[in-house]
Amino acid sequence: MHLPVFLDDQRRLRRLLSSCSATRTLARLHALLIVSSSASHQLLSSLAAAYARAGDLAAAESTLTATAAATATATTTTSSSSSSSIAAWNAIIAAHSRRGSPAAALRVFRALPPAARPDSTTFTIALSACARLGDLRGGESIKDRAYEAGYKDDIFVCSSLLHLYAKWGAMGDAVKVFDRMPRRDRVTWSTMVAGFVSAGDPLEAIEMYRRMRVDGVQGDEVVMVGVIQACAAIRDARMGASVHGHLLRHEMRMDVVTATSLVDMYAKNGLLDVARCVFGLMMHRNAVSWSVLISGFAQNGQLDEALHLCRKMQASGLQADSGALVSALLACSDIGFLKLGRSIHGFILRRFEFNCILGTATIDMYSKCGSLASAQMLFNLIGSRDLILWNAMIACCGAHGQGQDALTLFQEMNKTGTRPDHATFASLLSALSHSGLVEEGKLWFDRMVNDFKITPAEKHYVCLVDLLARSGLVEEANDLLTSMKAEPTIAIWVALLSGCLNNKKLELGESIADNILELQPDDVGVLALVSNLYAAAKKWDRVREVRKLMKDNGSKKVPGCSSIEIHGTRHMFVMEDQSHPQRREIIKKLAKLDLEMRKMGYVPRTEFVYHDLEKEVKEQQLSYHSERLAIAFGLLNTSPGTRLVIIKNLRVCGDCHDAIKYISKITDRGIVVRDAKRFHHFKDGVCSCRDYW
DNA sequence: CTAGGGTTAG
Repeated sequence: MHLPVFLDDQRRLRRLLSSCSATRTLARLHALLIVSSSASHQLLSSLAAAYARAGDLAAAESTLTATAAATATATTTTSSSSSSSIAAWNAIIAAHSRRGSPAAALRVFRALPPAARPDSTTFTIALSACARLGDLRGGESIKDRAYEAGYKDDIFVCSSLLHLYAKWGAMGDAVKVFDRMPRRDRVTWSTMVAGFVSAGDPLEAIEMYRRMRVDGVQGDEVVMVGVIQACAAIRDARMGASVHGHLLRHEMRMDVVTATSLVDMYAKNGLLDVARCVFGLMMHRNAVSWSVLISGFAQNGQLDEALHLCRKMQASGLQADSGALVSALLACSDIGFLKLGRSIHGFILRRFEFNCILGTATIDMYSKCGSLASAQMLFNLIGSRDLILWNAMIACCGAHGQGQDALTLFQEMNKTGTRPDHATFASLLSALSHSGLVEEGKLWFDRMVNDFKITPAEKHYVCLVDLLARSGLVEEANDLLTSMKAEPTIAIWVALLSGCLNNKKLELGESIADNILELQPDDVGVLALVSNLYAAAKKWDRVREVRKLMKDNGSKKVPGCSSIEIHGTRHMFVMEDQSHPQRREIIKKLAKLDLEMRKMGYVPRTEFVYHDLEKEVKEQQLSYHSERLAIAFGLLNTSPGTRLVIIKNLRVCGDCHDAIKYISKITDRGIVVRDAKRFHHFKDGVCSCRDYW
């Protein structure tokens, strides 16, 4: 057999192998080596490494396994031959990990033949595979092996160990390792910075950065991304901007990730113009960059702009990814834009698998746009449900007044083995409260504390106090407050106070109102409630006092504003707006309804009109509240039986609450009103959320 | 052949 001359030249051959990236060529060389019996251990290892680089991991592995078997039978094993084979194994393990299958990487690692002694690289890759998988226990045993093998001070091994701990919430362990490291480079420091950020401790992250500088280590853009995130988290735009300046002065790489984190930081601080500007200067943008900007606008209430950016993102040729879609859905839910939300749902169905995040966002959108049925349908279609998805669906039932359904869901969830958390109970208790299921509410509050060992937080107390106070058990609610370990907060007092107002317990109410004022609330809604209670108790001087507070607080009066979506278009109604084209018809419709309502026993609750006016004028003012205009408009422009969904910027006043119940009964329509704080669902004259203010 | 970085859901 005629063989190429170079088969004898080991050095040339190895160079050839390392430059070859085509699997077919490698296979030919492999065959030649075997046929010519010139396959040395070293050559086969280089060949395996070349297979791994070329992406044929199976070939790489079988080559090495065969080599290892041959070595085991050989009489002599030199240390140099095993060290060259570990390099090939490392190439295989690293390729698995890079390729996105860390589990396969670990499988190969665990099955390493005894002749291949893992080195620093092997342990480093294996630990980072554990970090990807979240396998803390596996990482622990790899760490032990690495330490035994003498890599206790190896900066690569320690950094990947730090990352494993930091990523999975074991910051305590990370700090321990970090403290005893003899040498730390910027990767080590950046791991700690990022770790504290994701552990929700941005101040400690910034402190780490400071210590790094004191240590004389120069940061790079990766470290700075962590610091920028920390600035975003503590809402410190000034510090964020100075980091931005630092990046520019030191000519650090402004890559997509760095720029995106800056956009996010500015957006989270409400500096949307700056965010948009940084975004505009980016050389490359990807789906995440767009998502960050979009959700920035959405979260700052600039919903139209958020939706506009979604369209621009599409137009720029970028596939909207799940992050962008979540932001868009969020914008839809905030303004109750059901039609657009539905079309995004359709888009997801065509292009995506429903994962938990998308599913939760879509369900939440349907919930906030008033479509319980769509939310339920989608929920039933999603196979794998995580905690947050369950929580969203339970909250959705509660918001729509289906307390019993929420409870059923909760029990179903328990059967699947998903453990409820504090948010689950908050949703459940609020659902029970809004449906007036008092006994169940008390029962599950107890079980939360005793069986599930969840320490009740403020929101849980708010729900329970709300539940009791709504159903007239104001004294029992009051007793609950005295049994609390911590001092009741404003929110808790408010729940109790609104119960007092509804149940005409004015004496207790007055003392609670006094308590609230001592805590110096600056929320207009809270002050309005306090003032309403004083008004009900006819304490006019205190009413004036609170009104003055409201003015002094700079809480300028925002006009009430409601919107309703009809045939896919949103229509806005402002209280004092005279310009609507159908204004006359709307007023006529309201007058007609008013007559019928009064026949059924409706009495205008003029105590909700702030100004000192004649009774008739007050009554008229009430009937011009924006939500009523929107409802009348909806009645005029939809066919009988269609549900009306109204979104309002402020709270629905108690009088409108009453009125809507009657209107729902008279017209036999389901009416959903969502205001700044909560959801009200009216059907058959029953309202799921009986707040009277 | 090796370690660190961005968003989004209740």
